[in-house]
Amino acid sequence: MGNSDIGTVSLDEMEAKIPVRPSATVLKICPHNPTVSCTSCRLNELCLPIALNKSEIHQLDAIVERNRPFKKGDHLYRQSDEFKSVYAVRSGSFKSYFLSDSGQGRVTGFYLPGEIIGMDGIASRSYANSTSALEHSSICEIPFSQLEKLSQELPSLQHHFFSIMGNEIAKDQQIHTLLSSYTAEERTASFLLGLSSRYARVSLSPTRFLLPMTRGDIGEYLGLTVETVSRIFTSLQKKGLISVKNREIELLDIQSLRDIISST
Amino acid sequence: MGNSDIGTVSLDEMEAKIPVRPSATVLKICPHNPTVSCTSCRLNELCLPIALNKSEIHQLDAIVERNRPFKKGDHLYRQSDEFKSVYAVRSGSFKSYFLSDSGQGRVTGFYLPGEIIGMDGIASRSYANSTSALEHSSICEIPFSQLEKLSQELPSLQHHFFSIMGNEIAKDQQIHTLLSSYTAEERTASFLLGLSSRYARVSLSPTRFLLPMTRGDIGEYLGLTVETVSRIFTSLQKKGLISVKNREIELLDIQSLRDIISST
DNA sequence: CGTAGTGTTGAATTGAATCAAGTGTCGTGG
DNA sequence: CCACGACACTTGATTCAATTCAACACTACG
Repeated sequence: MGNSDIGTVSLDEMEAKIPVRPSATVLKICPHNPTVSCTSCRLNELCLPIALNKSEIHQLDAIVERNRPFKKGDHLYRQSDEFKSVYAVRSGSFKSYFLSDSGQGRVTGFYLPGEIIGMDGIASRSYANSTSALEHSSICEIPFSQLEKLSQELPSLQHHFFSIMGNEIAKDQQIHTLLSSYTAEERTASFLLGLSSRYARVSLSPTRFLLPMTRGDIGEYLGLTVETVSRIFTSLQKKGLISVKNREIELLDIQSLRDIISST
Repeated sequence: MGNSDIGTVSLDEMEAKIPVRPSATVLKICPHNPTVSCTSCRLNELCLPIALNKSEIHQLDAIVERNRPFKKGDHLYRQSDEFKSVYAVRSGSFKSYFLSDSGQGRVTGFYLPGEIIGMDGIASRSYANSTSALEHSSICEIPFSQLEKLSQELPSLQHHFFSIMGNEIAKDQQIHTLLSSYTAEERTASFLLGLSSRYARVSLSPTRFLLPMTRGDIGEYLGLTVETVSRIFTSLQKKGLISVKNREIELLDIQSLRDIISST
């Protein structure tokens, strides 16, 4: 695996396995340590505190509950649990999935650090999905009734939360387009590019990263089978656009990946 | 066409073409007349004013702009226009669609009376889709900055708007599941049932209604071709589950339609 | 009345699913 | 530390649902 600056969002694992090179120190270490406040969290530029001033951040800080870390497979909540909170990913990653009556599951989303989970429960007061950790992860829990109350006092928090929800809506509509008209190869390329820019957002490499999810998870998310995802990975590798070794992905030719999509 | 209480959301057209029977008077007449205030609008139980008291509704009323009616094909806004307002459908119906660089369009949503359009622009400050009227329609425009300001003063308005956005998110995730795992027949059945309950919400018949959109629009929305949509309609009719005559749909066996979906 | 847009139906094609048979990887407990 | 078992992943052959291509009918509107 070498001493490269390969990206992973599970920072403790990263430190354990991969020597941190000087160039990687742009990432301030953010352990699962639950005592890190919003003020000192390295994600405060992406997460809820954005656009808040110091004293406002302290008010937000006061309502955030920093839970114990989640192990791989642990559930944040389950489908039809009573809605109580939204969650900000601090480290690691999560997947949301919907289980139909017949027991068949479909992944509806993946969540990386700085992203907000659970907004699907706001309207019906119960979660529409189950959400579980894909790896060792940590979370900030934000009780929604308190977030509402605080938004009443802090206009910029209200504005920002409207914005976060609007972003989720825009993102979901993009996926609608993707699922309704893209081929398997286009979906996969789009997925990899999407991950790439989300990793970049948290100062990890946009060209080399570890997939926290299985091929099966990706398939469920993109509306494809495991076999198809595997085949597309192999074929993109043969074309020299990516390099795949198990969960380790390297994007070798981002422009060509983009071209795959815009050929639609 | 007869004197039945067949549903259509275009009330002026309905009055023009179809004699209103006594049983249809549950629908208060809501013409495109732009002077109707939120207080007297028949949709105020579904739309933004829900959960507001009299004086609060008047405050909301003051910021709503009631535009002239839209003709079929008229655009509410176009992709990448500057985001300024969200819109509540008063009568008629709209479709949103995303145009890719290569000119291919995909329908991302249909909007019926009482539903809110334009929330995809909140985060990026520009609309991600174009939205046009499917028939003669009217709209209430709500300038977003004023909605934010008012939400700051009226906790129940803030709460309700969070709820509307959360609902949109939950709905979009359902469509994600639908597109990623349902067959053409399941998608179509689900679409018809969805329309049915949305018509019921505005006190129109849940079993007989006119489709405001073309087969092509439905196909783009469901990720199918026109031909497939047409074939599924024909086959559902042959099975006796629905009756189709041009844009006129009657759901004959709702339970069997539900069974199609839950067989997944 | 003509024409553009909308819808239907059939036949051929194809992209991805399914079925099947493997190999590779990881975590656990002996 | 190694062996075991459970998952995760890959690759090939076959099938099938939906698309594509094509021809035509209907409708609605200026």
